[in-house]
Amino acid sequence: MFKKFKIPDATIGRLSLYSRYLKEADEKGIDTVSSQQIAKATGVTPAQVRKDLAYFGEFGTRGVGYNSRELYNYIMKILGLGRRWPVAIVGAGNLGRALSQYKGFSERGFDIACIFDTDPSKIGKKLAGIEICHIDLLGEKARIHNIELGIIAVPASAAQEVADKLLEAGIRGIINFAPVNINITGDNVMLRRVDLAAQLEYLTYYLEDTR
Amino acid sequence: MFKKFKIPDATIGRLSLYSRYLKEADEKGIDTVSSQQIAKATGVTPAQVRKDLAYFGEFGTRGVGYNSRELYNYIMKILGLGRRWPVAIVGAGNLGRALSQYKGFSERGFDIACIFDTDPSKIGKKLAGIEICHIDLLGEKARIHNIELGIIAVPASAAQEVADKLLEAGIRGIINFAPVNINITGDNVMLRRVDLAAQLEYLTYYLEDTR
DNA sequence: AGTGATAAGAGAAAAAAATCACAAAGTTAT
DNA sequence: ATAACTTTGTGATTTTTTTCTCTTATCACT
Repeated sequence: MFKKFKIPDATIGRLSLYSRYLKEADEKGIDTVSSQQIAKATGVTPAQVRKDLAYFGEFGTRGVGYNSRELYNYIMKILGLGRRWPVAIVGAGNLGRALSQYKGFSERGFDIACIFDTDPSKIGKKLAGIEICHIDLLGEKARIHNIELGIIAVPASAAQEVADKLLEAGIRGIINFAPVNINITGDNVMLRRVDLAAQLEYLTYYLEDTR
Repeated sequence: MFKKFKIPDATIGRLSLYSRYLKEADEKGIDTVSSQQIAKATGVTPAQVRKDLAYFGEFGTRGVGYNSRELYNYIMKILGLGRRWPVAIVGAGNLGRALSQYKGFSERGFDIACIFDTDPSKIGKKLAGIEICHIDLLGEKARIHNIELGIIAVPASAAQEVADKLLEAGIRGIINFAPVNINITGDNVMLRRVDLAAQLEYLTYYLEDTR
């Protein structure tokens, strides 16, 4: 269908934002939107919106714009959100627990199926209906729940080890919240690092000597 | 000193990662590292490491490499981490509470000074020693604690309003965790959006039809 | 001192991404 | 029907970022 050629990483992120605006527009009863409107709402340029969409096809009508609901559906399909995805979280610390309860995931089609940890005092407990299991059960649970996505929310020192276990369990997409680089051997596995502290550091870099 | 010309955004993120490796190396007693070693540990190319550093000066010795501790200190200074930064979190929901307790911030010099919310049932309570205050106290608390950084951890529908209040309180750097674009008027304020669900969507985009 | 090995720094080249500018296609009003 | 207007889609251009290549500096060994 698509995805034959290389798409800028940033495009994917913007599509996500466009889709949220489109959903809102559709719910408000606005059934046609222009690239200009999308651009304004999402903080990019109209040309950028059109270019992003052009990677995947022609969704608009010249002189008119885009149908909100239709374009929303297209984008969701492009992003692979035509279905729900079960997710495993490894690490039942503050971050892991918060992520497991974060409403924003569910809204976008992600269901936290299970949380894993090694701490005996945590195992067996439930968090908003989600079971905390021992990491040794990862493979089994992944199979049962058909989990293909994993979130690493453990300290940096344990991140690589956890990643290896996720791969072993057949997980194909990993978000790493530990502030460390992870090496994955083997193709067709996607890895993304999200460094929360580094986000603040972008700010301090610019703020440092602005005053 | 530096920051006279435009630096790639990605460079800042990589510097953060380099610095973590350098700290580790220094603590292990490795006092000289090469761009090659940094590159291997952080998953980039050696040329990239050197180019990133070259934006800010000459920190290495040809034929030798870089002094771990020295380079670490330089990078921390560049990132504005030569001191600690008090941070305000707005939103005492799951995400806000988790972020307020997240160890990773403190390790990098960020102190959560106060959490703000509007829900009367939350106000007055403490979370790991951090007070939850009414949003109306934002200006006052920001002044007292010298807060220049703010984190938005409220639903998308409230994000813009919160951002306006942060600006009014004199906050100069904002991380927005709500999945919506925020408009800020006025210069010399930095804004970054971090969309957690979108991170998973990068994965599903690629995974969608890989199998 | 001389030689070989190592590694930073920097200019040039290449690649990637964003922006521009305009033709094509549609709508509305006359 | 035609004209004026709107808005998409796209090739060309520009800008930004990464990679390559080569020069220069330092160290270790003889």
